[in-house]
Amino acid sequence: MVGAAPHAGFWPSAVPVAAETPQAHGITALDELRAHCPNCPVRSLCLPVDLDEHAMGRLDRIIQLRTTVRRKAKLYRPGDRFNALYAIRLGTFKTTVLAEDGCQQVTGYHMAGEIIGLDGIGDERYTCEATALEDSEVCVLPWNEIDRLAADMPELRRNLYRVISRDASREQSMMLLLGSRTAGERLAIFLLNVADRYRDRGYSSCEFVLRMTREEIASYLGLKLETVSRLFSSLQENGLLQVQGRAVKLLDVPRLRRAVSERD
Amino acid sequence: MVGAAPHAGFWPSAVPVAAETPQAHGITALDELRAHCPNCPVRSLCLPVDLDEHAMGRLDRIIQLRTTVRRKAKLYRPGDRFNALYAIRLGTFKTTVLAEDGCQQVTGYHMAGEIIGLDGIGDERYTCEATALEDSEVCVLPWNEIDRLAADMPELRRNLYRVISRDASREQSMMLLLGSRTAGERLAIFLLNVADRYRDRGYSSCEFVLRMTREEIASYLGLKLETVSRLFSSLQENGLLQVQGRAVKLLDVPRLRRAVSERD
DNA sequence: CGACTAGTTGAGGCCAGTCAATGTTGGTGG
DNA sequence: CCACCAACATTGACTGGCCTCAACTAGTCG
Repeated sequence: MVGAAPHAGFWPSAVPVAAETPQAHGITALDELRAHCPNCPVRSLCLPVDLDEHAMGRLDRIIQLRTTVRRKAKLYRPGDRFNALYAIRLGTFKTTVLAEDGCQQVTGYHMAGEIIGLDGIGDERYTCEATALEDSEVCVLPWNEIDRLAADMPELRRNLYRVISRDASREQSMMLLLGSRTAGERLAIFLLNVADRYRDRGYSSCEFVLRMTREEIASYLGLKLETVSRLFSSLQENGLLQVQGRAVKLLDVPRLRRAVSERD
Repeated sequence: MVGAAPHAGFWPSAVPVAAETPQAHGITALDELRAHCPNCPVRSLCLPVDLDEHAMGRLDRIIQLRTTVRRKAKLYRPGDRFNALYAIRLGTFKTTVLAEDGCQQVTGYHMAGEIIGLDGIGDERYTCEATALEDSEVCVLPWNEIDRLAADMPELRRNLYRVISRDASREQSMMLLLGSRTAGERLAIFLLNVADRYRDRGYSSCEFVLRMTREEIASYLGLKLETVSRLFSSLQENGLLQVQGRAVKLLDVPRLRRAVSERD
């Protein structure tokens, strides 16, 4: 039941949305031979964290599908039936919602090792849209199997809770940001946050390439793109960082941190 | 094990924080005789929703404690060990976090039938502070028992997921609000939201008493209290509502809705 | 090449914040 | 009961940060 033709069960969900191409949202299915949890580079950031060998094996076995998602392709859209979480193996995603006035607002910036799709859990439908910002790879975690597995694996359950609530607390700090910070503080906090996440993944924490346009960053931070552009320029003038399009090099992290915390 | 002295297991958590009085944060324990899920007025909004008789009985049995929380008393504080969720039976709570600059920001306004304490799930510690805005009553849902029960009750699990993710999506729409709405729109949306929730609870949806001060409302909406005050006055001048301190009467809901949606 | 997308920079206006004075409400104690 | 006080709320005048509109540059792709 799990062994043969495993892709059929949960994958079609995405297909009906794709109007023109047979491949939903530009996603390409891969053979399942390669990547597995035990040797995954972002294992320590993902669902398997702290699971013992046996538990990780059980989890790994229900992940039948690892797929690539090309830049600009959508992993899921609002209204799509929820039947899987996605673990980002490689690459970057943004999540967006569209306000009733029709314009998309960016609600999240997600890097390798993070789980997305959590917004679908509540109503069995996704509420966000997840779009790859570069060519990426995700593991598909079929929800009903995850849920079944979680029923008799307390450790997995705990990890699930943690993932879900980490997501919630991220949104909460975002609320704080949007509610009480100036434009400059918002950008600084964003950059420091991204830097930290690169560090967690073993990359340089002060030199990286942002995968979002100025407009997307602005939307994420509740600003306008011109403001973000100006801020980058002014931070550069002040010697806090060096910026070349989307490539950013933080030159003075301590001063950036102070710029964030020392007011009031 | 569950029958005798059931309060001892999870309750002390709140006590150590109370510096002076033996009663933590001003909370008074009640006898457990009265209220039970099956006859709870907010059952249909709470965890038991859609559970059959047997399931509700099992859930009800682990709720050993219903307590009153007096106005201004805190149900939990950031850093308190997480070991229970709280279902609001009666009354209103706000949740706040304190930004590193020391000032509290209101992150939630919670009414009867809602579950609070979810922010503690992830790290086994609460991250918010929950304060009663009027004398209130809550049911204490000991987390490890809830979790154990959820393990073999798929329906309860689904309800839990729903509650958690409803919380997350509330925060997400809050992000949207803070990121892209004018002050007037924010207040209108807030009022309409509160009105809807009163309706859900069987109360008048256009005449109610807000339990927050202008300052708390402002903090919640990412504004300043003077702005909120001015907005109330101007909405009143325009005949959209009538306001007397915290008592609000919505006079023209359709126009309020239009004020929110018709821009852009 | 032209068309398009992404980014930068400038000038001006407005919304909401800031500072400050005054009014209102509710609780407490004489 | 009233006087008093503190907390809450309202209103005004002013300011400044961010948005708006607009022009211009740089890079990419057909």
